[in-house]
Amino acid sequence: MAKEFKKEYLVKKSENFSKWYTDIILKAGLADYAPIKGCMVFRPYGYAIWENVQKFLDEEIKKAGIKNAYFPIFIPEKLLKKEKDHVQGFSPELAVVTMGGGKKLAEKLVVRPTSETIIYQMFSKWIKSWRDLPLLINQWANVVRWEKRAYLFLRTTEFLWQEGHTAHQTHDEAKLETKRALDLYIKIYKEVFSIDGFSNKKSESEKFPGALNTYTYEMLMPDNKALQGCTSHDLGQNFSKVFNIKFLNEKGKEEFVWQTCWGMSTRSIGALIMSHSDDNGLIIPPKLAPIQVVLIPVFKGGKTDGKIEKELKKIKEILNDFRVEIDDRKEYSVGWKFNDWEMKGVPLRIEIGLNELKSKKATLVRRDTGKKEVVAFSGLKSKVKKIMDSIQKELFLKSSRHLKNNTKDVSSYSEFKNIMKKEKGFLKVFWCESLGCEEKIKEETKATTRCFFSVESKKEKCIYCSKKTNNKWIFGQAY
RNA sequence: CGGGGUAUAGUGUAAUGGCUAGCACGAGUCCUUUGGGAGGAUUUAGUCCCAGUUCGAGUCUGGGUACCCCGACCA
Repeated sequence: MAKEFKKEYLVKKSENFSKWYTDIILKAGLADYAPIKGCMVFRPYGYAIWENVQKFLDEEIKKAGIKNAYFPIFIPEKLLKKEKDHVQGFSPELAVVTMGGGKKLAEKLVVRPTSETIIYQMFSKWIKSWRDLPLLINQWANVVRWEKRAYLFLRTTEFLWQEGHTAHQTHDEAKLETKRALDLYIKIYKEVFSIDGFSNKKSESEKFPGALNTYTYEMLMPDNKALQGCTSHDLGQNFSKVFNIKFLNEKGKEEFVWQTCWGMSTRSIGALIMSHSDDNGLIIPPKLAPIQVVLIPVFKGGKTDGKIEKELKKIKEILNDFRVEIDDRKEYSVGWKFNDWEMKGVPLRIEIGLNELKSKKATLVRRDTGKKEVVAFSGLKSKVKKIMDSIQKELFLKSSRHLKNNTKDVSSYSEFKNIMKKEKGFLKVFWCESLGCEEKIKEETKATTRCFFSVESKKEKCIYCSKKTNNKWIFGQAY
C-alpha cells in the first residue's frame, strides 16, 4: 500500500514537458514570475543552487589566476557600436536608457547584454607593456537581453552569469585560455551538474558576434532538444584593434593583444532541472543541492519525551560534513513532508521514529531511486558519503545513456528530416560547412549545427548538397 | 514580432444577459493528530484594466495588458 499513493499536484513529465518543467520550478520554490515582462525572481532555494554553482566556478577561476572585478551595468551606445559584428549581433535585443534624473540623456546608455565593450575600453587604458599581460579578469554580473519569449531560467530578459575576459601576448596563449575555460565548463557540467554533453567548436553562423571561434558544451534535454551550456570565445585581435588595446613587446615593438572571453549563466540551472527531475519533482545532484540530507522525525501517539529530537540533533552532528536540515515542523504529517522534500529534490531523506530509536538504525531513502535502506547509527557518516557519491555518479550515467541513445549517425537527408520531425536528438552528419546548406537545413528541419564533431579520414557526401567533405558536425534543435 | 487561444479568491475551477458569484484546495484560529499529502469546529478572501451596449454584464462589443500554444529571434 505504500506504493499506491497518488500525486496529482504535478503534471507528468511525459505528458506535458514544458508544463511539468514550469510547475516544478514554481512548486519546489526555485523561482517565481516577476511583475516585469520576461523577468523572474530567484527564490532562496533556487538562488542557493546558483550560489553552489558560483562556489565551484569561482574557486576554479581563482585557481587559474583570474581575478574578479566589476564593471558598470551601463554601456554608452557609442562604445557598443565600435565592433560591427558585435553590435549587429546584439542590437535587436538591447534595453536602452534614454532618460536620467528626469532629463533626456545626451548619449543613450545601453543596459549591458554582455560586457566586452566596456571592459575592453578599460583594458586599453590598463595595458601598456608586455609586463601587463596576461590580464585575466572575471565578472559576476547580471545582463539584460530583450528576448521575445521568456522561459523560466532558460530564457529571461535579465539573467545572471559569470563572464571571463582575458588579454594575452600571443594567439597561442589566448587559444590555450579559450581551451582552459572550456575544459573548466566541461568539468563542472560532468562532475557537478552530472550532465553529459558534447563540446567543440561552433559553426561560423552560430559563433559569438565578433569572435574568431566559439567553443561550447551542448547538452541534450529529455525532450531531445539541445541546450547550449556555456561558451568560450577566441576573440583573436578583433576587439583589440577596435578598442586599441596595444602593448610594447619585449623588443619594444607595438602589438595588439589577443583576447578571449567565456561565460556560463543561470541557464545552467534550467538544464539541471530538466535533466534529472521526475514526476515527483526535482532531483538535484548532491554537489549542487542546497540541502543534501533531510532528517524527518516520525512521532507516534504524540509522545516522544524529546528522545527523537535528541537523536536527530546527534545525527545532524555526526553528518556535519553535509548540508543537513531537520524538518521538525509539527503542522505537517510525515507523508506530507516526504512529498515536499521529494518535490524539492533533496538527495537523501533519513527517517527517525520509535523503531529507529529501538534498533539504533536509521531508515534512509534515496531521492533518485526511491530505494529504502536501514543503516546503523554508527555507520551513518560513511554510508551517507557513499550514497552522495553514488547519486552524483548515477545521475551522470543516466544522462550519459540518454545522450548516447539519442545521438545518431545519419547519412541520408530524408532520414535526418524524419528524425527531426519525430524523436529529435543529436545527429552526427557530414556537412560541407557552407552557410547555404546550414540555412536550408534549419529552414526545413528546425535543426541547427550545435558543434563540430570530428574530421573523418574518409570523405563523404554533405548531408544536404552532397559535396564531399571530411567534417562531421552535430545537429540538433536548439532551445 | 506574426497566427491561434485563455483571463473568476493565494491555487484549481463552476455559474441561459437576471436574485446574495458556487465548489475544492490553501491560508488564519482552536482541538485532536503524525511510518506516504490527517480529521473536526470556525474564520477568510474573487469576476485582469479602461470604455461601451443594456432596465440589468463574470457572460455581449471595442481597446489595453498578462499568460498559454504554434512560428521567427535567442545563452
